[in-house]
Amino acid sequence: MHTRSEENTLKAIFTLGQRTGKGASTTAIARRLETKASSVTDMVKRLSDKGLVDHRPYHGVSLTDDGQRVATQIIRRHRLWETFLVNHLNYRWDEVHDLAEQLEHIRSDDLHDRLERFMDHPRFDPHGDPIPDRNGNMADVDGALPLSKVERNTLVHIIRVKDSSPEFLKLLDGLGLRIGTQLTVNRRFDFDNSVEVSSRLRQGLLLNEKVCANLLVKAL
Amino acid sequence: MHTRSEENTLKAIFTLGQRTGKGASTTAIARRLETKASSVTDMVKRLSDKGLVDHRPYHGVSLTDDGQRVATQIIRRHRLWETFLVNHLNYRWDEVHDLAEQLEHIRSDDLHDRLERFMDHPRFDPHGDPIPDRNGNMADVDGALPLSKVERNTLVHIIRVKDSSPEFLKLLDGLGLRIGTQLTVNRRFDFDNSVEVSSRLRQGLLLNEKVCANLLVKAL
DNA sequence: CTCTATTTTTAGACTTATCTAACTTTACAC
DNA sequence: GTGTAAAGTTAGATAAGTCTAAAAATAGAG
Repeated sequence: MHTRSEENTLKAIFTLGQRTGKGASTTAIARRLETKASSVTDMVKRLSDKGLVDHRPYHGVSLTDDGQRVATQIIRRHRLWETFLVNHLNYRWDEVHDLAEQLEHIRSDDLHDRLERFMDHPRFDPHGDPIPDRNGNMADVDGALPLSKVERNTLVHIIRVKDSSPEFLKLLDGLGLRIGTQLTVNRRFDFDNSVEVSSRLRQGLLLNEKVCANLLVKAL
Repeated sequence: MHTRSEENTLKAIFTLGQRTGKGASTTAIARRLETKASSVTDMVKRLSDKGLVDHRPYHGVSLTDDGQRVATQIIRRHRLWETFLVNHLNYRWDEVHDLAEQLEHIRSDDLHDRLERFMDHPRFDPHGDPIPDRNGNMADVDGALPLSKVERNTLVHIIRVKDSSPEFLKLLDGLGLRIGTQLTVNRRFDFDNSVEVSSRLRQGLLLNEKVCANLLVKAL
């Protein structure tokens, strides 16, 4: 079994690896875990001794197959709990992260399998992130692209948010945007890469580059 | 906020206090927490510094009002989770203790209030133990008495088990006894204080003293 | 009232997880 | 190519929580 800190570090390495496609840097992990680089070095050493990560000193950390398995399991648990909190306890999608961060460390595979079953095997969490099954496999979302890449007059719907911070999610709530919302790109402004979209609820909504980059959509 | 160890110690002191009516001894706490007396002494010192317990060295520990509040809150959480696990995730009543023991430490009052609401404010957990509400108040069970005190030919039903160990619960399952089961005492044997009862399912069931003492029943 | 077994506490050690401060390595600007 | 800023590691300290072993206090038997 692994400690909470070990699990959190593995998860951070996994997420950073997904984003960059290669090993995670010590400082990047430290920033994500809100801790110090020296603490990360220590932690990485422990994980390396356990065979969960490969560490090339000064050059980054990556997960071994074992580490990948553990990280995926924690992500599975996190997303299952987020789904439970939103769908059954009526939390908003911007409120669930910290609670799921606690619940994901409950030591029991069986509990999480039952939770999944109770919810009838959801494939995506409230942010549109795919939920790995008990073997670590998850639905891959082909045809997904950031709103910033969508051409004019294409009808799309929002399937996932890349940033799950409360700040971003509250912004989206304020704009009436959520998973499933249908959008058409009216105009694209090369000046600042902002985009004007229309949804059923609102016409002529101006979205800046950062917002567009974090909204994953799919053609309808 | 309190650590997991602190919360567990408070809970142990609470339960022992309920049973004996006075302060808990160091060894009793240690036995319950499966730890050493010296560790308990350390822990008690920390709790005393926080104002959660009164400690008269060599003479036992009792909870302050603050300590009582915290202990009751943890028990509330424990019983809510046990109820959830049995009623919604289809666990058996002998399987849920250890999981609830983990879940009860999730830091959020709101989560537990919502869980309670989701389950429509259950008043008793799967073992018949009353669930404290958010203010620490719980249903008191008047008219409850151990089966060992019931007179001949009285119709009663099981409302609570005093021992929630998997061993005892599995024994009850084997005898077809559970919360709600209706029983009549046919005969009482002074020799060993055993009792012969009948339920709908089974006639002439012989229950020993220890079993009877741990079955709380109520007249119908 | 005193002796001794039991209970409780104290002292000192170890582990995990964290930090700061100092040192080392890397990378790139020139 | 080399020097320096940034990134990374090491060393040493601290706190929580646990343990074992030894010392101290209590209570019950006689």
